Amino acid sequence: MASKSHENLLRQHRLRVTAVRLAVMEIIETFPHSDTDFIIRQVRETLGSVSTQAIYNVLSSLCDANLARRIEPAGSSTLYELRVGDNHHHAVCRVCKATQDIDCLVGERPCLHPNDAKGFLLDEAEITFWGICQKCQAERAS
Amino acid sequence: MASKSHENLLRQHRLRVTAVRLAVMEIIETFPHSDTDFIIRQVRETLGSVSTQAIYNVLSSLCDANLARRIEPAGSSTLYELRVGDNHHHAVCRVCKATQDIDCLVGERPCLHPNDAKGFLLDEAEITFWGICQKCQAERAS
DNA sequence: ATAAAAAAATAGAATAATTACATAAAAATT
DNA sequence: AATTTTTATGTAATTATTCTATTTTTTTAT
Repeated sequence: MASKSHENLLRQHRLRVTAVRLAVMEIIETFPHSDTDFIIRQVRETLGSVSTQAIYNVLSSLCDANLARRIEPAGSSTLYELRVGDNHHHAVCRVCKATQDIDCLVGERPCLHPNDAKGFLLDEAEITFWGICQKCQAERAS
Repeated sequence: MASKSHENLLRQHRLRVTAVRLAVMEIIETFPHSDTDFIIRQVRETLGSVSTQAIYNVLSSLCDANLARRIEPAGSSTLYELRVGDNHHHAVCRVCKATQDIDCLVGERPCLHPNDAKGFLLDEAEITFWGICQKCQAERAS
């Protein structure tokens, strides 16, 4: 049962196990790349009335504990996913903003090294692939 | 004189030549990766009172005309640069958010191809390198 | 150079996403 | 079961951005 492992994950990271946290984790796992607005609506569908602030707090603490990951593609609001600890990337549709995981060819970070890093000590190469998703290609064709 | 070539660029793109546009271009050229707030303050220092809306409009029309480029690294507000038409990337400091251009090893887009594009028709691989800039490394060392 | 047309700037309000903070409630610890 | 600590609530504030009607400026045509 997912909520059991979520509970364990929370305890392992010294985070208290609360209904809002479990609900948020469940939602992000089921709908990866959800935005805050969607998460809020889903949590309320599950638990009834929950404050906006509580959900923002949960999202922050999950990200701080590295249990969730925040992605912010240009032009979208913040998205969240539970897949952490591997180095993967994303493809975003220019038309409908649909977001897909793209596996990293290298795996570990930083998976890319520039010629000249301009003095930066780099730890990550975040890649956003931009294009048109399958569905929007099809719609465009017809 | 830079403003002369900016004027030409505007005309070539059928955009009217206005004081606000020239000022914004000048600022973005001088201070690449400026955010909106900085641009607004600088424009006003040059021209006196200018409406916020006018500056937002200029930034949009410059980007629409492909005379400027918008970048939105996670956690920063929107940044603007005049360097367009080449495929380059950025490094962002995790501490101070300083942003640097990073030349693309390939040059043309999309400079990277994933193993499995998940059905996307890709046209760009946007890369944000994350790390610590030289200045912040030095400060951390002491 | 001037008038007409078209585009841009102003002013003021509205919206969206997120954060702040004081108090109440719930979870973990003793 | 009582205490401590953390989380949730409710309300307000903030930040970045967009909307819209009106005025001004730029360009085009005379």
